[in-house]
Amino acid sequence: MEYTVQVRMNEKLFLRDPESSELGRRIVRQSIMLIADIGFEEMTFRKLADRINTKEASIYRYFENKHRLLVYLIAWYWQWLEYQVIFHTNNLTDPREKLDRILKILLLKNIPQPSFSLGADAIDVSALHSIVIREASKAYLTHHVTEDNRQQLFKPYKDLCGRVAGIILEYRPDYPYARSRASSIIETAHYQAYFMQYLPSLTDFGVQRDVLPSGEDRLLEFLRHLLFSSLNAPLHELPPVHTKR
Amino acid sequence: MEYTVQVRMNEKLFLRDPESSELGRRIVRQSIMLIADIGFEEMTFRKLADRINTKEASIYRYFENKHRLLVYLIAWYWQWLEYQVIFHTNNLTDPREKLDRILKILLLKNIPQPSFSLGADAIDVSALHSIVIREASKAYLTHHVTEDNRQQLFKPYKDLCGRVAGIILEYRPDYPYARSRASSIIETAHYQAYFMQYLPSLTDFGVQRDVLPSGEDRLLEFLRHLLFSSLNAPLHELPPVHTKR
DNA sequence: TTGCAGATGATAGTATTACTATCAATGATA
DNA sequence: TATCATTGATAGTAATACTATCATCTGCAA
Repeated sequence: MEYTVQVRMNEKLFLRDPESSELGRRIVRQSIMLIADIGFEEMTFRKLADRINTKEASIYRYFENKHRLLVYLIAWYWQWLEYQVIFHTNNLTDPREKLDRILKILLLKNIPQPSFSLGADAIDVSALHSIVIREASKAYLTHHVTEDNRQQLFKPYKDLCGRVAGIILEYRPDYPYARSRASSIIETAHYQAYFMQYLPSLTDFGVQRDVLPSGEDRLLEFLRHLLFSSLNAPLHELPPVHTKR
Repeated sequence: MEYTVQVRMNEKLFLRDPESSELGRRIVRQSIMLIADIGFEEMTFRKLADRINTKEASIYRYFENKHRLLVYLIAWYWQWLEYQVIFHTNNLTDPREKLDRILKILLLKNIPQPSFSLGADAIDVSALHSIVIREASKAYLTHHVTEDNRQQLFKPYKDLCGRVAGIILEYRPDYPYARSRASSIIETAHYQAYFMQYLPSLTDFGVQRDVLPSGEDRLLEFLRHLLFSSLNAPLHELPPVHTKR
């Protein structure tokens, strides 16, 4: 039962395809470890080069700059995640179950990880997940969003949101906010996980070990509650307090 | 009817209180304009100094570094926002109306702006609001969150969330996710506004002018829908699909 | 075997940034 | 008038984010 998830990336994301060479793969794998370790701002191509016994200039042959590398990693994650969504919802008919699975996938729960068994050459999805939580917003919160967007750099994220929005519409065909609902639940999953860990007073789930249910489980329940309460709500049941017109 | 909102800031946020001098106030006011203009990453103390006819070194006498200045601005905004919440919900008894007001305040809608009338020396809250949308997460998504948090730098945000959570509990005393609900709705308000403007396909509200209701109004309706559907939902009506135990 | 191409190594260099240090000028205060 | 705090003015440093150049190595095709 050997298979690999083939992720074909947008060519605008790199100068030379890092998956096409040993060095390129090391750059990607090790940058994930390094960023997960010290954070994106503190990561430099020099440190990365030292870590993988190459030179700064060689890394620049693969990635135009630091930011593009980040965007590449994030894009890879979204494509991987969309694949997981497809894979784990394919056999389901009930859109409600599909949505429930998606929430679990978003928290990286209960996913049999093919990549995890591929040995030293595998991408550490779990480390990448923690990068996405901490750094993903830096990929689009820039002065040059519009230009980056024009180059389709955020397409994987949009595709994922689009797919989730589609399943939302399967569940509730007349739901008028499918896309916003999808992007909101994804973002919420991530920064609530961040808050849980670093600013726990902004959440209702601590990070204490040995408490059941764990923070992660409570976060999952919260996300379920948010998502399904909105999708089940009668629309326009709740008029604005003052209807100015 | 002359009054000023006195905002007393945490002393850890600055080296010398910028509100205590003319230069300090110019640094704060003009940094807002500059960051709103070119973005936080592109802003440098040199550019800021040139703009206000002072020297880089003088700015460093007020703020330890660029990041602290950002944290200061964001903190100021949250304190200002909490004040607005207090002010505009004080006279209300119905917690539902209070929450509705809060959503409007979050989008900076329908707030009679005292600061706007204070002339050249006033903080441009509207510009600051756009900075908060684009840059606020950079204030806490750092390698040194924990240390910054220990210095209470994020207290204004926590206080605001705490206050909103309190009102949520007025509305629904048994709601188990008040704090997460509060932080989620605030974050959602902001990045949905961002997506609406820069990555509109992630939302259901365009930015086209001359369409009624406008994107902003639809965003407000979306937030209302999200918030009240979750607060009105019967809890545990929605058990997980598989209840593993 | 030669020769050539593509990838990498090795070294150097540049502009900018983020910050620090120093001292002189200024202006208010005691 | 002395002094004290603030700012101006200038200089400098270490690190960063790149770019340029050329040598070396490794297949591989003729």
